[in-house]
Amino acid sequence: MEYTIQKLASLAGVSTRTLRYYDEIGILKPARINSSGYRIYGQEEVNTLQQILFYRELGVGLDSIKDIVTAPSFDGAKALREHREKLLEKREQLDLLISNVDKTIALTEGRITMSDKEKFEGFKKKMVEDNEKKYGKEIREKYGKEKVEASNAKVMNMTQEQYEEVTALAEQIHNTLAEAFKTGDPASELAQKAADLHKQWLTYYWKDYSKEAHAGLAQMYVDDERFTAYYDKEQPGTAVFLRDAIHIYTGKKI
Amino acid sequence: MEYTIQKLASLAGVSTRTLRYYDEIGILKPARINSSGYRIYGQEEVNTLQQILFYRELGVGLDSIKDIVTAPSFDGAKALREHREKLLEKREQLDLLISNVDKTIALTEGRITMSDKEKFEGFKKKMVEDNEKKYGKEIREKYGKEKVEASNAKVMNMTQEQYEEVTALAEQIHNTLAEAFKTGDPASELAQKAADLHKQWLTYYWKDYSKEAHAGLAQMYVDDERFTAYYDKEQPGTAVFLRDAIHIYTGKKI
DNA sequence: ATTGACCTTAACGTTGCGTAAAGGTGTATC
DNA sequence: GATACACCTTTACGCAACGTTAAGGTCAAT
Repeated sequence: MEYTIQKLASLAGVSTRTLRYYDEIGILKPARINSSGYRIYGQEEVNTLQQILFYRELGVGLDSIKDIVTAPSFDGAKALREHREKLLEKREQLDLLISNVDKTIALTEGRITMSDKEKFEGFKKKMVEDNEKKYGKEIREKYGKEKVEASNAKVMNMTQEQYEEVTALAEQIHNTLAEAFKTGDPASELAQKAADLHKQWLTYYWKDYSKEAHAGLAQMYVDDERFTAYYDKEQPGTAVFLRDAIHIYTGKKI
Repeated sequence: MEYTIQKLASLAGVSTRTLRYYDEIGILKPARINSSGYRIYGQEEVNTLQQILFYRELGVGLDSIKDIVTAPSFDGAKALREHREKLLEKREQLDLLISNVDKTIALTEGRITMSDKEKFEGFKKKMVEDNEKKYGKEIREKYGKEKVEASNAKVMNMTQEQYEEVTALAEQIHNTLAEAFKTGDPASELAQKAADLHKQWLTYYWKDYSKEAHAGLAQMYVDDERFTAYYDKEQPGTAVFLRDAIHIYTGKKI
């Protein structure tokens, strides 16, 4: 089956301009040019176009797509993994932004005040990247990324019941921690209960529990901005508070 | 507090070019220009910039933002709550995109390591269409999307060899189970062999094996009619039989 | 008086096309 | 054979939201 430019365009749901552009940038050349100079596309081009549109749908840039579709032995997976990393970063950005919006809402309601610096935390991608460069690697080396990855694997090993238990536990921790935070004392009964719940919660993710690892994780909550953002979402300072409570609970310091 | 252009830029995490551009298009004028022609920004501009960046993050065009920030009567808190909703939506979309990319990585890696292209096509079709379109959404809701994603992540790491092993194993389970079912005794040697094979098969999908989780999954086969339908396809009662065999095998009951 | 870190405007480059403009081709119909 | 009309072609400017030189003025310190 051969297609003129418009046939292919309507088949694929793109404009003829797009196809000419793809020709221009060398991403999709027609199979041949007929005697009148018309672009004629064949089956192979249809397949390639499908590939292109697929990657485009994923948000991959056309020059990256070019590498994928032109180089026969190109590691598409690698490109996708890189793309994935970008998406994950973007999502972290979003999470920070959301917490910033929450704060700002609180601000307009007069509950808290924000410094100029804090106002922009959600946008400070650079800071996040710097922080990642500065601490990220170190943290991963220190506490081991195996643990992080193993915990992911453990999650899928859970039954539905276990899954429900663990989510219930997470909520319980959240509530207890919020209450404990009001006391301001990480050695308080409530805070220690939160630490204990946190230990129980951990056992759902870790195969073996040790006080050192628990204390280490607590420190990570403070060192790693992403964790901090999560715990501090509703009450800034919660991450530090939780760390202190856990350090008291475990009797270990990092 | 007064800021020069670079001070404000680094505070907000944008470039000076951006601030000049915003000045140029009339979206953010400096509070004043000093005697040397320098742009000087004040507190009000900090707040306005924050607003601008919020909306920008949402993908709103700058000309629309202009209307928003220059409009005299403007319910800030209400707008922020709407912001928040949109941000959450955006994160949902991002999550979807990420999981799509994950899947595509799985498929791409499969294509590289798998010699048989057709098998790959079948695999792709099964994974993407069956798993996602049929079960994806519902299962995600029921058992938690983390688990589904973790499972996808594991599948995407399989090599061709592993894929062949796991498909061979699946067939072996199927045959053994069919044979065992005829005995009618889930404690029989054959049934226990099927359970053992099922355990081995599971290790291809789960990083850690536990008897509890195995037993839990077996129960899930009975509880979830989609799994039941799959196992009972040729012999009604097979799902229950398999569950019983696994419960005997693991010595656990759910 | 000379760095060097600031600031200024001006203007072209980028991505992935949309949108003319100006013209050639193919086929049907009058 | 003229005309109409739907195709096709290349060329080229426009868009958003800045990035990136380039060419030059300003400020504080040495």
